[in-house]
Amino acid sequence: MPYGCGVTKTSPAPDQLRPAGRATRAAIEAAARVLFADRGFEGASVRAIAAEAGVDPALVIRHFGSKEALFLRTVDTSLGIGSVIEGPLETVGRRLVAYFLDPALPGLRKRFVALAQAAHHDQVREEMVRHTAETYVAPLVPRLTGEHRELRAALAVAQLAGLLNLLFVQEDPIVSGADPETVIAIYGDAIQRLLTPESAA
Amino acid sequence: MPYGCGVTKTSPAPDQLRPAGRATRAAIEAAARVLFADRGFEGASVRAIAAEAGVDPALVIRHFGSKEALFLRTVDTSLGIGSVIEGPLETVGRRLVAYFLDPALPGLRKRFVALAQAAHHDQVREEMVRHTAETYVAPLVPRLTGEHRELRAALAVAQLAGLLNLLFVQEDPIVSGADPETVIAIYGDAIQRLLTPESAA
DNA sequence: TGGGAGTGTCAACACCGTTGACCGAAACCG
DNA sequence: CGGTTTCGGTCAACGGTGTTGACACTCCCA
Repeated sequence: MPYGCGVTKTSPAPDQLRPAGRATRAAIEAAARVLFADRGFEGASVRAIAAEAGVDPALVIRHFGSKEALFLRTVDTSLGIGSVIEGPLETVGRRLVAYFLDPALPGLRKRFVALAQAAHHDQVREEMVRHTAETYVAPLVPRLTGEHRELRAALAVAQLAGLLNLLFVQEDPIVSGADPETVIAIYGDAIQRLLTPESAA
Repeated sequence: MPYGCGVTKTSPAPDQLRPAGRATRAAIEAAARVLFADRGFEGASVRAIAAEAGVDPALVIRHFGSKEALFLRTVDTSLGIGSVIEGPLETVGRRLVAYFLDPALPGLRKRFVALAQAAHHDQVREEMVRHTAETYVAPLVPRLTGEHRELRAALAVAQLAGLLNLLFVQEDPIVSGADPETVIAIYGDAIQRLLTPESAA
């Protein structure tokens, strides 16, 4: 086992810090937010984050315990879907797809890629499934009707993730080059049928 | 730029090798196949592969140019879906889902995870989209009817990838714990509707 | 007046992928 | 047959990674 298996001693809780500590913590978090989003999890090294924050690399680990923990505290695991999901249920499929096809969200692609990359680390993966269950699946379930509501909601989210993977990780030319309205209609309706099968034609 | 950006000098084509070279190449490939499948792309180090093959780590790079190239030559990017896709089109959705839910394929999960991990490296990613387009999408397209045939086939594959990600990478407890027949019915039919929308109820 | 706790610095560890220098043996060729 | 090129392999090293231990300094509190 290479790293991080022992109990590493982290800084105390942020609410009992001295001003100096709080400032450098904030600087490190800010630098990490920028570099993780820009270069992905593997591409942003602890040393680069420390340099960006004007700080010794060891301090990064001292304060946050590990690179993985820093990533978890830093990166916004939510992708801003919350407001989309809360909208009218009958059109949520198309609206979800349209949201991610909107080219006016340039940072979104990089954020998703960073998350997908980091998903291969245990702590990050666990946080992601927790977050997905809590903020995507859970609010959907009580609004559904019929059988297997939780399973259908989870599968709908998985289907959406499949599109994001194709778009952002694979950068598939077929879908990227296709007419956005067509993709929204076809794939959005497919997601919609998982959520509200009775409303399908 | 860290590695592999220059033109690295690789061994000559395998068909004009001396017997010794051919043997060690085979040993390295065999060791790589085992370790990549077992530990994933990042988890299997060049040094570990070399040790498993009883060979100097430098030889691995000498023969294959880079770890990424070794991965490409080694790992079977196909997941065995070919025969499933070639079956009757009217039931391909459920059969695809059923294929990946079959617990009798223990190596499949690890192979997929290794591929997903390595997908963040450029050469591997390009080979994957090429392979996907060639062996999954292409044979499907001519059998479809209606509009946007290529796009629908690509989206169906993306939807399937979404399930694999949920199952194998995220290891989501909801889907893993659900009744396989239910998942096959719900998600399989959803994929089927992308491919043959006119045959839906 | 201590003493601990928070904060920061530095060098080092063990690992990673990769490369350059060098050597022996085999193959080709005049 | 001798010479030269190529191939196969070994070794040490480079620059990079995340992380840790030893140490010094400063602040606050008993």
